[in-house]
Amino acid sequence: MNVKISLPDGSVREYPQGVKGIEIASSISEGLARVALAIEVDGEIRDLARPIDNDASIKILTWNDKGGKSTFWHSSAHLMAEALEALYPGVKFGAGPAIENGFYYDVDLGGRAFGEDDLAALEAKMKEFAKKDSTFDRSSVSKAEALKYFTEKGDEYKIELINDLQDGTITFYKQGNFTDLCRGPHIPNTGFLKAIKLLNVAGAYWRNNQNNKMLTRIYGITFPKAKELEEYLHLLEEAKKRDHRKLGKELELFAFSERVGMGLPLWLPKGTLLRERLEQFLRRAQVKAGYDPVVTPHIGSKQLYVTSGHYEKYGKDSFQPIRTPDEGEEFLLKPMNCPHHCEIYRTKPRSYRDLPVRLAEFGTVYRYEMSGELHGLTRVRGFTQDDAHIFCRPDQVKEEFVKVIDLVLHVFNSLGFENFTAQVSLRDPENKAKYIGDDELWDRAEREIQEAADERGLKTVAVQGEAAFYGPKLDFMVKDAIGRSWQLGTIQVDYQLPNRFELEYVGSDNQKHRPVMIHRAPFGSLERFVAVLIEHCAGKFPLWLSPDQIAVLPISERFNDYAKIVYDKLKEQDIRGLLDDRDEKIGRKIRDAETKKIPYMLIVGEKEVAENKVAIRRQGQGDQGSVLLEEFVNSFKLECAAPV
RNA sequence: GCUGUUGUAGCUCAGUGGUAGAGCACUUCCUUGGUAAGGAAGAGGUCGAGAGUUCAAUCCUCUUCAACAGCUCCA
Repeated sequence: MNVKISLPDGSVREYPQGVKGIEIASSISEGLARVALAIEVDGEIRDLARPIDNDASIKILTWNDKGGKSTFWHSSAHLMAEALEALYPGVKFGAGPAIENGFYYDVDLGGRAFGEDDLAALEAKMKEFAKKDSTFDRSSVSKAEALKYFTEKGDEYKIELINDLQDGTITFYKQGNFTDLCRGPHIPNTGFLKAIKLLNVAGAYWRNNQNNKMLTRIYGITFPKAKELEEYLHLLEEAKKRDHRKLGKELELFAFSERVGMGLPLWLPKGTLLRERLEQFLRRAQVKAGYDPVVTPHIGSKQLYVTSGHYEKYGKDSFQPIRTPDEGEEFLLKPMNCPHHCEIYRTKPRSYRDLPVRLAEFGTVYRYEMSGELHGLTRVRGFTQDDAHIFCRPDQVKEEFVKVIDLVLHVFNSLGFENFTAQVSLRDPENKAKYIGDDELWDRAEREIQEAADERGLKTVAVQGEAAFYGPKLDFMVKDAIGRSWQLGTIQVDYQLPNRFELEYVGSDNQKHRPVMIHRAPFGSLERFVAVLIEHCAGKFPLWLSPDQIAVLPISERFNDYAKIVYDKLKEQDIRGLLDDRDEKIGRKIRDAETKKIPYMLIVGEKEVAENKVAIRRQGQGDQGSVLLEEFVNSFKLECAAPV
């Protein structure tokens, strides 16, 4: 009996029934067999050693395949577990999956301390075991056998996992002296794991539940070649240099002060310049798009948030109300701008002809975030949203939504964010109690969002459980330097708040109708957006945003007067920058300006004074030659225009 | 909030049970230099905060605050 095996190139080969993946690989080429890690059989990744009994289309997976990498890392987690068991007898194991970059294993060390220092010893043990070329052997076990094994071993975590599994589907994998409950698949043997690096240790709740015991999570990464590991570690170092917290300090953009309070950023003059340029850019775009700017206070009566539903949902986990001394009135720091905007909508009767009403505000809001959540400018307790609320008729929802998508895309394109993910954030169908409003409106809102995204050809990823409590969202996710994903732009359809605030408009039928709200913020928050922007451009901002656009550098003090004239002329033209008239050599001044990532350096000495010129040096690009000052101003002006 | 790590000069970091050090930055002087660090001198710290052990604590213990990594959370 033969089976027909289709290969990725479309060819079909016949093999005896029960042929193993590794045998197929060998039959294709010895080279492939040497680097083969796993095999994809009809879309399912399997061990190379598993027999194939039926016709199938297959793909041999190597390090270059995503599935190959994840198999490699998953096997690495098993290797680490083997080493852990050798070093820490009686250790209990939680889960140990492959992740985007590497793997981890959650373990219960029984109260033994495990710090960064212990990583080195564990890593050494792993390397020792890896060299044994132990094979990963798969075996099917009955539920009873599985339970017996782990009961004898005393690993309650695995027992819990097994209890959730169906009898007949349970498999063990064994390499060396280590046996683990595992669905697989695995690479052929531990010898493939040549370059091993354990990265860090952290706590993680068992089954991701805050109420469960906290286990020790050990992160690591492995590669088939030492050189690849080196490159990866180098990449990590480079990424650290782009960290907005580091650059924010170095470039004097923002700071934090313990005395002011954690998570409360202080915007320094240069950072403020940057931020204001961004605001101005969006303000102009929004005027064009028919938004009306409004301003509302930083606090609001508690009653406002009781009405909106925010108090019930977040009241306990918010900054607590501020009380007036005499009357005992309660006010909340505003965590959202929408309730205020609803009240603006209510200031006068609205006709269907007035809609959509688009109210925009750079509104600063304050949210209590748990201390462990705070992170540079990406997660703070006080931040400014580029918020707006669109009040429209139900028949306008999709059109308005699409317009907002266009605005968000315009913002992203203008700032060079190309690698974003459009995430449709839906509610958690398992836990509808977390949300307000009835199913029909939710379904409708979710449908409208998807349709609007499709209309603009956005490739979307739907994620359940990520919706706001009042409605689904379309979130624009961007990764930071270290690969962490952050939500920037967001667009949300909301049928609930108009109900709660009893918003109305008079329709063409002279009857009262309820408008629909769209919440939207293209940047999301200025703080987070600036953080991600810093990391994207590594602190080298586009000219129109750069806090310092030019540095005028006289060759020596003899030319300070001319340099001052040049500097003043540039200032007259609203060109931002500095004059470095320190008593330093030109090399030094250049180095300092380069370090500060100032886009243009204008060097002036004897020749420039004589000809009324400036010598141009571009940051990171070196000497660009000399031009007349007027010429420079003209070309600069063209280049520094903000996108529209 | 939880687990772990860290906290020494403006920044980056050494260091020790006997009240502190480097480099850069800063100030002054010398130098007037043509595309990424010229030279010298000087100033600068309650060693995160509080309590305890000790003859003596920056160092050991406890508490607390903050930062970092991850988890959980995120209107």
